[in-house]
Amino acid sequence: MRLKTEAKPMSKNPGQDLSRRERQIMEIIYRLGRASASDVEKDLDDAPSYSAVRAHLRILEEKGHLTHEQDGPRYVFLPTVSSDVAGESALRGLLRTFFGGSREQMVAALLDSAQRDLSEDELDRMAKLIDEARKDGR
Amino acid sequence: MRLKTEAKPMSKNPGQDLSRRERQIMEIIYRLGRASASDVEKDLDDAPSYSAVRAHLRILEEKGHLTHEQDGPRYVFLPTVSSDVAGESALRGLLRTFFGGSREQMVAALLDSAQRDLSEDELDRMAKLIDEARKDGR
DNA sequence: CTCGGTATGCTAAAAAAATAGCATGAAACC
DNA sequence: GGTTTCATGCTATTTTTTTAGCATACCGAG
Repeated sequence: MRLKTEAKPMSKNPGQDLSRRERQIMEIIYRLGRASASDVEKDLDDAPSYSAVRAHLRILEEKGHLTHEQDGPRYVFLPTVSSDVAGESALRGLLRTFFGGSREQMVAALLDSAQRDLSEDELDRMAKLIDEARKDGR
Repeated sequence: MRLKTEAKPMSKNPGQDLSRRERQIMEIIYRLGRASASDVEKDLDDAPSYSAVRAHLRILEEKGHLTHEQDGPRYVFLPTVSSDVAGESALRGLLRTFFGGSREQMVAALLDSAQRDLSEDELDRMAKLIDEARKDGR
């Protein structure tokens, strides 16, 4: 019996110890929130065989990145680390790699890449967020 | 003669076609801006042999992600895609994967993860950025 | 000049990742 | 009840990645 999902302890920087496909699959699952093997397969542009996808899911679970629930006849996989936490962590990575640690520069890039599709409302809400951060700070 | 750096055309999503080590090395070079083989080796936590690092650099150049300049006796490698462009692209990726496309949510996470170390000034400047984006929009 | 350090070019091998195939079982369908 | 469908468990194989080793060239110190 080796179905016990013996999750190894995870590294501080999740995603660093993932192979190419594994990362690709984790992204899909984070984006979807939860997904079965066939969900993942459908979402993959260059999907290999169904078998291959399942193998990756199994390994990701062994590595402790995923867990699964039984949903009727099939498995539905979910991340073990919440989207929030993983997102923040990933954000910190980018911050360091591309923006020299400057959150300001990062926001600038974010706004810059948006331009066309940022509504007045959305900007308002962002401004409010920053304002609140300011209050919390002091 | 096969030293010609025959860069293949790159995919829209740079980083998607990189292996684990390759990604790791690209990150280092983006962070440093430019780096020699030994710079990269020093920066790697779990560095393999110097030879291995050089091999990766060569392959990354073949794939078109890096280029090199001769700096005295050694090669110095730089990304072919500017940090700005690559950063924006990576940001868009995270946006999609973890924040459901909501830039607002992303800024929230960014501020949240900052809390302790965000200065008043930095917040001011961010607010100004948003304000300017607002003006550009209309 | 010769030696030690550091670089590159090239080649080969070990390790990990990625893929595919087949047997089996349960539910849905006709 | 038979059969089609879709799922899993397990195993085998191919391909890619990752690593290391050695010969050679250059440069500056002793």
